[in-house]
Amino acid sequence: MSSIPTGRLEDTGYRLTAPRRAVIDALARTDRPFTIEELSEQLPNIGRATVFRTIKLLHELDIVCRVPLEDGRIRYETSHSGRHHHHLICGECGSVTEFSDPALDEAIEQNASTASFELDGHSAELYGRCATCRRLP
Amino acid sequence: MSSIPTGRLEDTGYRLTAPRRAVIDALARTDRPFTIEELSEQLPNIGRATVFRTIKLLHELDIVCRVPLEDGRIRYETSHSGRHHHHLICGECGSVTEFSDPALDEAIEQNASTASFELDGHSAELYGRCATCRRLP
DNA sequence: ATGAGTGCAAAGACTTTGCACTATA
DNA sequence: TATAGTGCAAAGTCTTTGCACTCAT
Repeated sequence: MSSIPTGRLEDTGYRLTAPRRAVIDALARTDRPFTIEELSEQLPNIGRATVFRTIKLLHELDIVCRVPLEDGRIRYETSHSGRHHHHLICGECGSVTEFSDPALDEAIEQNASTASFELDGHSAELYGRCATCRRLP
Repeated sequence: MSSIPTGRLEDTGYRLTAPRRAVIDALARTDRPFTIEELSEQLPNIGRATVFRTIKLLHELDIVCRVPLEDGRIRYETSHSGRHHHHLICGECGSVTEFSDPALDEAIEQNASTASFELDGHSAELYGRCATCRRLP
């Protein structure tokens, strides 16, 4: 549960409207990557187009980031202020668990450096079966 | 440039038709993740639906795998026979370079293990600017 | 020959856009 | 109040499906 920097909207000259606040509140309640579909379901009073537009805006402001998961559906997630984290995605129950690991980040930076690649960001997704699903066959 | 195991199609009871062969040949010529769009452009004589159907089939047979890149467009890539590899994606020129690193895989496996997660696969994508683009500002 | 596979076009799903209306700054 | 933002519905994209025809086996 992270707080969303609503101030950043106003700072950049955008208006903090009721629909935008509603979207942001919904984001604050979610701690895993979501699809527009899922988000929109939680906001029945807000037009779908507005949800799309708001997420697009928040993405441009780096308040949310795109998370490319294996199923090909576009997902977003609130940015955790530069803190990289990765995902364990269960193919059985669909749960998405975050984790972060300095060793993993280190390995990634090492590879970028070796390739003379200037790293802006990275993503790592692990697919498989979560602990819970493995216990319930 | 990898050879595509066309035999796997026949072994599984699927027919090796001219369109499928054409798709497979096109894949063999590509060594980076591609969209259906890109693939279809190279195969003007083959119906778009067939390209979709063929890629879907090849995906099911694990001959191609889905590569989730940051722009949200679905991409595929020929599977390199279980060999995990990752991508350096240049946001400037769009180039996608593969690399593999046992240390990175090791770190990933370690995390899965810690979480009692049964790992089926993983992906790691690095975004930034490639060496070439950095030299040409 | 015979049923899997194909192409086309129509249908679906998902996302963006146009426009008149509303409400923030 | 002046203009960014909204909702709705229409228009785009991208992908899948239905169906009659074709072609590997």
